[in-house]
Amino acid sequence: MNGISLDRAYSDLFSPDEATLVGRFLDDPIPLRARQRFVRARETLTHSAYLVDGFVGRYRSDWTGRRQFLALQIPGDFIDLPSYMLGRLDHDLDSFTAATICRMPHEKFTALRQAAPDTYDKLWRISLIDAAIHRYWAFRVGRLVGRARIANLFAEIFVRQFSRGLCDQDRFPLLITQNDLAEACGMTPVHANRMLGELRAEGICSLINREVVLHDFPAMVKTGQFEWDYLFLPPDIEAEVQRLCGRSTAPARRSQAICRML
Amino acid sequence: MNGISLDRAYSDLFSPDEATLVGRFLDDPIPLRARQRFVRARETLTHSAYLVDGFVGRYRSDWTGRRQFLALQIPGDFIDLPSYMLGRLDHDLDSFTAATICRMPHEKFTALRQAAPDTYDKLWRISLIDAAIHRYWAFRVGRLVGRARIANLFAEIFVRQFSRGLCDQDRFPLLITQNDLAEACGMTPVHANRMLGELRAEGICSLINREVVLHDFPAMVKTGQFEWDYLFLPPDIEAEVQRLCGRSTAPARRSQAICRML
DNA sequence: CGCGGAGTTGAACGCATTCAAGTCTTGTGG
DNA sequence: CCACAAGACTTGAATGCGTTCAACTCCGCG
Repeated sequence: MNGISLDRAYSDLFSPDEATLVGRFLDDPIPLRARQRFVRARETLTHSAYLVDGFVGRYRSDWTGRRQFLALQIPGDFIDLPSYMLGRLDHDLDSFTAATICRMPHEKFTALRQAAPDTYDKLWRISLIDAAIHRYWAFRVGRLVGRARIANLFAEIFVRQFSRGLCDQDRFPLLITQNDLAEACGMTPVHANRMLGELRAEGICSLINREVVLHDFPAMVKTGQFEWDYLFLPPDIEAEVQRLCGRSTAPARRSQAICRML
Repeated sequence: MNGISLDRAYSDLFSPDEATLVGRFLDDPIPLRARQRFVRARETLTHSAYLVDGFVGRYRSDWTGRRQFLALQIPGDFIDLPSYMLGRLDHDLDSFTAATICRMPHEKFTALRQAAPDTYDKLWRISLIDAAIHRYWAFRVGRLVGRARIANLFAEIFVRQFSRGLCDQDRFPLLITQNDLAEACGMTPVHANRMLGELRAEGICSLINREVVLHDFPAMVKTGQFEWDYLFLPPDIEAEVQRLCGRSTAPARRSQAICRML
């Protein structure tokens, strides 16, 4: 769609040769309609998937049917690695918008392990970062108040997209509704709407036409108490994000060398 | 301490030979004092760790210093796999009680990969289940109300210990304070105390002397809207838990075959 | 005996929910 | 082009769950 390819999305992790190698194991792209449930919890799975384009969400529902949105996947994410080892997922995967995925049959993982164990291991690394994002999600909904949850989530989604070159530094696409946002932040749609109003009134950001415009990113980072160490960014992106945060009062930290191949 | 060893804790995953092999890569046991921070966020790490005995918690703090408790590790957990791939953690690890860990130098992972790639891969599997537990943690604090959060967390901690043979079916050790419990559930200690009172009054459970006595486990499962598919239990334990849930109204599900070696 | 940590209880406050009634957008078909 | 419907967004007012602050009890321990 927009030129996203494996080597671009994971240029910080995979060398061009590795990206080509992994790409060879992916099946042809499959288009998804908007609002399509394409992986159901507990269903036996034989393929994992790589998200080429569009936004996808992970969900778990309570017994009254109300959903908690557990993770947001953006283009370039491997969205189904757990099924390789576990054979099924414990949650549903829905597309928000029209999207494109490439599936990877589980047998091909074995082939990849054979051909390039180090490259194969990087898939483990990817799932460990996913786990860190999940933990941070629990921190966000467990510890922060309404306005901070939204600011914090926005900051994460911005940084993740920015680090892949999916957006400029002053705005980013957020292809979900306020209702989805509320389910992500563990609050009601009404309250999410009010908190968005506050963020707008405070001159921090505005959500217009499925896009968040960042009027004051440092203020967003501060309001959301956002830190990004859990994203394990490559050092150059880390420095870039640090620069964008400007006058934020985040605790000082040392950047940690990360395996970067390009 | 109480005879927990690698082969017992992971008997559903590792064969005796595999358990012996992994055990050979572990260093000698290290004792931890109660309330000791033994891994600090962002610190460079050269070892992972295996929890032999005691309870350990993962934490992340907001900028005012209030903590969110992100995960509870019980004996038999590998508590530090992410550091092998990522070189550091994004959160703190604290012991609750006196505890015992065995460290495993990162170099030995490479040796294990060399010696037994399939066994090595099971460590990836373990971290994927950890990730599922993290996602469910977000569901719990994001979607459930106070009393349900506590009942749900209790149910998880019970099932995880029960599946390792760490407790009987009518009670389980919970070596944390009400303050810790509140930090786990994203609520104040005062409120956690009141919710515990309600659970006791309803005849569901009581927390006495660092032990939860289960008066009515099916009612706990129902109140907490607990499901256990995300724990990826071996089929025999799965059936056992299903039996204990008795008259719970959990949605019906098919059990899924899981790699079991013993 | 006194100390400190853990647990318990009461009362006032406030953030977030709930329910309801609107407005604004967007896509569709006449 | 307009009419209409459906979904998304917005706003108000009442309610309630959970917080906050405070005081007090209980228990183990030196």
